[in-house]
Amino acid sequence: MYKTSKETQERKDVKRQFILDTAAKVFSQKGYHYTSVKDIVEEANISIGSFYFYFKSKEELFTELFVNITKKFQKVTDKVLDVDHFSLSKNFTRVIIGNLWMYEQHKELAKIMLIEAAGVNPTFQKMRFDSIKESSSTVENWFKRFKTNHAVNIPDEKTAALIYEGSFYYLISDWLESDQAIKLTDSGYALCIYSLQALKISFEDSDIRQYITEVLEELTQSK
Amino acid sequence: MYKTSKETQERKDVKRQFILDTAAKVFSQKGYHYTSVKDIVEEANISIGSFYFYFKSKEELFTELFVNITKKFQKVTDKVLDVDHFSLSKNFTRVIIGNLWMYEQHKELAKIMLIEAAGVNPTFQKMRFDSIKESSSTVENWFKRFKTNHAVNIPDEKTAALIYEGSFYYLISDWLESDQAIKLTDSGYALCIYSLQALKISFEDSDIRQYITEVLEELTQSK
Amino acid sequence: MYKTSKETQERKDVKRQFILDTAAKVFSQKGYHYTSVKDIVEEANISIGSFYFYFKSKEELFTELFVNITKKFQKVTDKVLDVDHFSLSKNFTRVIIGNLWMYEQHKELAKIMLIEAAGVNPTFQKMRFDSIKESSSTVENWFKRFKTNHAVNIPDEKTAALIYEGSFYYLISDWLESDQAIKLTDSGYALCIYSLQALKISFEDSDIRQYITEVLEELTQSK
Amino acid sequence: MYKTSKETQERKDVKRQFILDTAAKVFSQKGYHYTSVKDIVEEANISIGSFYFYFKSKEELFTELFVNITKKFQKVTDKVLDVDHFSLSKNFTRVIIGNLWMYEQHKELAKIMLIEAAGVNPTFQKMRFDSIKESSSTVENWFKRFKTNHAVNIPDEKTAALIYEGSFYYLISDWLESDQAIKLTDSGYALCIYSLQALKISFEDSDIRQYITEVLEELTQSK
DNA sequence: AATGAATGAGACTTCATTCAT
DNA sequence: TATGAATGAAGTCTCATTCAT
Repeated sequence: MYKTSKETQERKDVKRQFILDTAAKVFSQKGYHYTSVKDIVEEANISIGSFYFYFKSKEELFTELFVNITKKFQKVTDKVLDVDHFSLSKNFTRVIIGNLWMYEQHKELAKIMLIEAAGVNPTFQKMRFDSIKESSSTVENWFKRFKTNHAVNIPDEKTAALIYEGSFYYLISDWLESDQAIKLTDSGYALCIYSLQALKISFEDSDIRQYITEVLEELTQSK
Repeated sequence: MYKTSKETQERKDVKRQFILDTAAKVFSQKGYHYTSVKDIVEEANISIGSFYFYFKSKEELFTELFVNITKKFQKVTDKVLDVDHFSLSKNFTRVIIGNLWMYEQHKELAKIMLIEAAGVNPTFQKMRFDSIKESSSTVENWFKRFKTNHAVNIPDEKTAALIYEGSFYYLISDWLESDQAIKLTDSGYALCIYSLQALKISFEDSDIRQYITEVLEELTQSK
Repeated sequence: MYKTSKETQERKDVKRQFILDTAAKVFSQKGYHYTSVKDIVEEANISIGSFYFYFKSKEELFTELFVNITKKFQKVTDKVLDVDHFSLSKNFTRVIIGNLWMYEQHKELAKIMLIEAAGVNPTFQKMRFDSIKESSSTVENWFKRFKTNHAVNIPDEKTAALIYEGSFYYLISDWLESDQAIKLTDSGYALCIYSLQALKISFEDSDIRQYITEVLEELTQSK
Repeated sequence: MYKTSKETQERKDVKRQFILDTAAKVFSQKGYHYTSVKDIVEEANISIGSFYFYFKSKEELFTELFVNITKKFQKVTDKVLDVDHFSLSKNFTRVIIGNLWMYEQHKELAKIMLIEAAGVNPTFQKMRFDSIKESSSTVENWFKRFKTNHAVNIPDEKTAALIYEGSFYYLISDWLESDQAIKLTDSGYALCIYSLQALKISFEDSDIRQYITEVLEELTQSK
């Protein structure tokens, strides 16, 4: 049982993760269809055989990458929500900034999630869209809860949720495209204002700025 | 001789356009990477040789398709803007509805423009994004003009323009994905409200509804 | 329709057949699993692309080869049977010699049919065996017909048919293995005697020799 | 120290044999080319490393398997030959039934010997055929001895031997292919009759049946 | 003796593009 | 102009074998 030891398993896990990370990098640079398995293994300095020892296929690896990213983003939303001292504007701000911060931390993965996943293949387009719908439906429920207690102005929650989700899309795309190291979170304030006003949630400018500072600090420390 | 060559040229143009249309259909069904040139020529009932007589390559054809679509969408915006009787809420509504109506008219092209173009290749991603930036910069200038005259609340016009553009994205994606013949323009009202509120443009609900009815009528007749 | 002409189609047929023949040669030399598509195209001096233009896959080509051979052998049996002047010993002799002659004419195909087809894959083993069973059942019916009219001694026709079919197998295998240009039909006389005696069909040696001479002459001329 | 090493050696032998047996099972189920070394080691619950400790290569293992089987079959022929009370029909019957019984006892090995070995590769085909020739030459000598003393009708002993050997082939192949637990030895009587008549060896039906019963009893007990 | 991660040659196949007719 | 046979680079993946532990 030499090779079944815990140590060996750990080394395997590390290598597997390393391949995933390398693949993410290459995918985000060249695009899924223009990235060959050869490209990945050369970047990772491993053999083709090793690649297929750890992953069943190129598509399976990509799927795993995508699922991982999606999960990571869901976790951040859960984490930043301040359910104890509930305030609409505060929570909105925290979630928006939380999301932008995540994109900033995982630029490569973000590119895969937002851009690449769209063009992989029809099966994948569905998968991608299911994940969007899921997070959208969370937002939808959120909106519905608001409506009962506050003066939020939303004719149709489902539509509003999709609009809200979409409003991130080009902002992040723009940031992904630009090579300069702009801070995505800098756009956060504008996105918060836009969204809060759209939903007619009352807020004080200074509070929003305060919330942003707070949550960014929390996130940076927790890293 | 002149006439003959002109007729010949016309016949060529028609065939060329037919190939473009057929390709659009196939691309939107199977995705760029899963559409082979053979697929296109079979659907169009022409030979591979013909294809390459009219187009230099598969990618060139796709580029042309993309440029055409983009132009078409820009035209509609220009067309619906009512510059004579300027009203912020009216023009906003007209442009939003005009855009949604266009997507509805060209579902296939929309899929190519929004989904496929993203995954083709990095070069193409840039191209796609340039087009987004262009229309975004139009919106940006619009916002700037508003600001000087109205009580619009926008901290940063460029960012706001991107947010505004993005807010269409998932709404349309959702519609593209769903097979049911939902009317995309039905979501138009919600999108108008969301955007107008986000920008703190004052409006009357009944007016918006009126504007929508008007512009849809105009567009349907102009078809 | 330049290329859809009859002439072009003919050239295609010839090329297709040429690939089949070349493949048969290579398969019979190196065995199915040790023959790569590359081996075949190199021997045939064509490109890989051409191979796949004419055949869907290596396996499909092999199947076609196998089906062709099987058909050819069935035809010879039908051809040599003398139904007008029916004589048990004569027909037996004619069929046996006809078969041996066929193997002699198609040494490569014979190797594929008898040896290679066995090891290709389970699906193929079934296919191969179905063909054996079919020709065996023809023999079986033959035996049953004999029994009603003659003093043939067969306890079980199905078993006897299989035994009869098998009795060719190593004789031909031996001939396939030996590089010397031995005449397979030389063993024909012995095989006839063996089979006729086994079935207790009465015959005169000199007649058998005469039948053999006759049928070989016929076959050689019909070539 | 002596005893320990002897015990160790024994343990090694047992494991080696176990791998051989497992491999035989897998080969006969999936065919040589569709059986990977991984398949074998998984079925045997050993590591790939172990496999290569005991065998130099997949082909070498198969060769050993084949040689073993061949030897086993030869032994049975020697065993059942009743040289003391020599009778042509008796010995023929005993050998035929002995062989069929062996196939019945070792269905897996039989499949390898008769079917798989043919398709492995050309080198192997030669090997396989050498073994056939060897047993065929034994029969050939047998026939020659008969001829001097009996009224056996054989024009050419070598050919006759091959025919005789072949006559088993499809009978056994048929049995291998059919999943039903038919008794192969049931066909034995028919094969005896066919062969004896073919060689014009005189016999009594009742004697043959008696010989069959006898030898089967012997073999069953000796198991 | 045993383990199984690692290797990489090579297999099959696809498909954008060319070019002779 | 039109045709489609021909090309071959490149892609994905398998698997027998090795070797450090």
